[in-house]
Amino acid sequence: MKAEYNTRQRAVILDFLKENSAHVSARDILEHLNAMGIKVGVATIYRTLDKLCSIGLVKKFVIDERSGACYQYVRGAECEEHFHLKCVSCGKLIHMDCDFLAEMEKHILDEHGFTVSSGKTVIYGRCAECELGENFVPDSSCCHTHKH
Amino acid sequence: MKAEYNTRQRAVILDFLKENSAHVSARDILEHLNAMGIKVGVATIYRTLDKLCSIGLVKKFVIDERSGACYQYVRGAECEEHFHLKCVSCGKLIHMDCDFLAEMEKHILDEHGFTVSSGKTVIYGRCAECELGENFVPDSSCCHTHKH
DNA sequence: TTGCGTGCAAAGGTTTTGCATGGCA
DNA sequence: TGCCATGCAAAACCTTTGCACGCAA
Repeated sequence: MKAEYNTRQRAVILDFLKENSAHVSARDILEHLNAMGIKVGVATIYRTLDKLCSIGLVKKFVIDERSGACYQYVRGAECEEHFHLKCVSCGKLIHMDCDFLAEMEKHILDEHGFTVSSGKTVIYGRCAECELGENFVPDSSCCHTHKH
Repeated sequence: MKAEYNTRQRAVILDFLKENSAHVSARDILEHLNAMGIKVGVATIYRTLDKLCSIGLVKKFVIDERSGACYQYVRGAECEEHFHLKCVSCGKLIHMDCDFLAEMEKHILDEHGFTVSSGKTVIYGRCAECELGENFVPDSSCCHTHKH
């Protein structure tokens, strides 16, 4: 087990993630910190995010592969035990904490011989508000080309 | 509506996708065609895949953002309608083709107000073989379909 | 002939890596 | 004082784009 140091950069990055209930990209973090006059290298951001992910404080999402991964602060270890529903439109993260989960896992194990890792799994889709509202973002899995 | 030409490259790419029940990457296609002595540019592959996706013959997945997108030939839109089980140990990809899926989606919609994007969602965990033996052999090219 | 498709290379973006330096414990 | 973390820049990677040429209809 490697020792871990508490550094200024790490604290600053984690703070920013905590402040944001929505997901942020590595670039968002970089720009925010730069805007605050805090100098942090890109590599540090990625390396820190990697560590925060591996200890379970942060979750990584890939919503649109063109614009890179998104990261979001999560409550902690309890999030290892449920699925997460991620709205690809507004970014909202729903913690799917319910009994149905056990049923799902049982089915997948019994019928498909597959042991689900709940905390790792993210179910993508659209939340009620976005499904009804005008908040439309083309689903990248449909190969819509989106130019900037 | 733009006119569409039938070209050699397009036929070759589509053929390769049809031959493969598994997901293939743009790179897989390139290497396969090169190995067969067929010269096709990378740009053509991406442009062709884009078109095949938009007319619904091919589906695009982002399973691991590090290794890029995967493409798969689909009859109809079958891969829109099932989840994928991804073994984090050996990389095997299982297509979860069964009726339980509808039940899952219904529950998630009814109880959580969330519309699942099945084709985009990947459930992570460990397949039976890896769960029993500790054979850790990362190989993302190892895919197969599992029906019941 | 028309104009879509292709090949090539360059460019675009995100993420990783090598190496010397900085800083926590 | 050890070593981990950081910064910088270069590299790696996948993907897109510009442009001239090829080719289907």
